[in-house]
Amino acid sequence: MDTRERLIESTRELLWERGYVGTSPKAIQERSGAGQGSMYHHFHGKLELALAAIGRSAGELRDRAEAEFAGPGTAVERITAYLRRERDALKGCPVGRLTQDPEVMADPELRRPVEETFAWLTDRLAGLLAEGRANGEFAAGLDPAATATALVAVLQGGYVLARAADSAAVYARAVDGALGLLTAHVR
Amino acid sequence: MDTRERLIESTRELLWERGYVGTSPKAIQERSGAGQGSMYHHFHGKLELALAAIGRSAGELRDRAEAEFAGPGTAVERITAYLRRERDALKGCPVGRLTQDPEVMADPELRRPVEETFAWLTDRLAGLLAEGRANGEFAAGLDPAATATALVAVLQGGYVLARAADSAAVYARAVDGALGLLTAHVR
DNA sequence: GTCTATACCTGGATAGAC
DNA sequence: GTCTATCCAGGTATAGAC
Repeated sequence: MDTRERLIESTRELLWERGYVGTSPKAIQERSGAGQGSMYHHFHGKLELALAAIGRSAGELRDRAEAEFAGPGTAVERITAYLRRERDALKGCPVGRLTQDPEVMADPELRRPVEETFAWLTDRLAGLLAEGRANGEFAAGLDPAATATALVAVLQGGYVLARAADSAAVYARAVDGALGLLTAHVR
Repeated sequence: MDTRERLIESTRELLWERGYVGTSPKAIQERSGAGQGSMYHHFHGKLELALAAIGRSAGELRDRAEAEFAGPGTAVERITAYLRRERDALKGCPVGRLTQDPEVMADPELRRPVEETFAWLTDRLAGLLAEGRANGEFAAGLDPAATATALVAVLQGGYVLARAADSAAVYARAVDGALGLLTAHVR
């Protein structure tokens, strides 16, 4: 891994663990093993580094979700697979986390990938729910857009609760609860 | 409001908006109108101030929730009232927000109120769900603990999505989706 | 490309005068 | 109780040598 790459990866990790306000250029240098001059040679500063790191996290979230959504099985099966996918619940979501960062939210460039990622994810899930409803997998009364939003919220909130309780099991319980409610809609 | 009180309130607001790592003593002084010496006269430092502020936010969350839970109506009605209660979705949850703060999570004293608040809230909701199930309001297959965790997660995740989209409507949509699923369990 | 030196500001606090 | 002075570390960069 070259220096530029290590800088981006280190920034990604630090943004995940500490957010933008909690991450200093010095910490990035230490974690990546790059020197001061080296870091500022490759990037103009903390903001540009964060832009690269956030873009990468957003892309990865999307790719991993799409891998489940595009897999085999019925709509219910693919949604369940996505919700139950292994996750490091205590680390939280590298993208959702950024919504709590005042400086990320205040900067349109940093904010955009966060906004787009959740818009895409919710829409994609809503499409699957609509597909399942059309197939007769779900009851006709199911609202795809609202349900998709609730499901994504369960994941994001599950991370919050898992961290609050310091227990990955709480995340799993939130998912169980959501799937329990959802499958009441399965015909 | 006396100086001590203004200091706590200002800290509460800043922790809500910017988290612990994003809040400086200077910012607290500016917002409260208290001077340096005055702040350090009333509190030993940022940590003690945060402790007072977090305790207050946690207590308030609990009191406001209990007001809905202890109100009139069936279990379903009280749960619905709680979920639909007016909230400033874009500001997020003053307690849940702290789970994203590395320094809050690293300090047992700062962490405890966060942990206890969500444990209490989830338990309280699970009790209502169990009560409703016993009354025949919900289907016998409903799992109170998992469902309660999912409902709290929808709220916490709803804040995340609302901030990501910069739209309070997204929060409302998540709640709608959750209630839509829940009421499929209503007999 | 990477290093070291330098700069200026803020974070977080203590000391002592009033 | 509140004010001002002072302190040292760290945040965030720029400049220029190698």
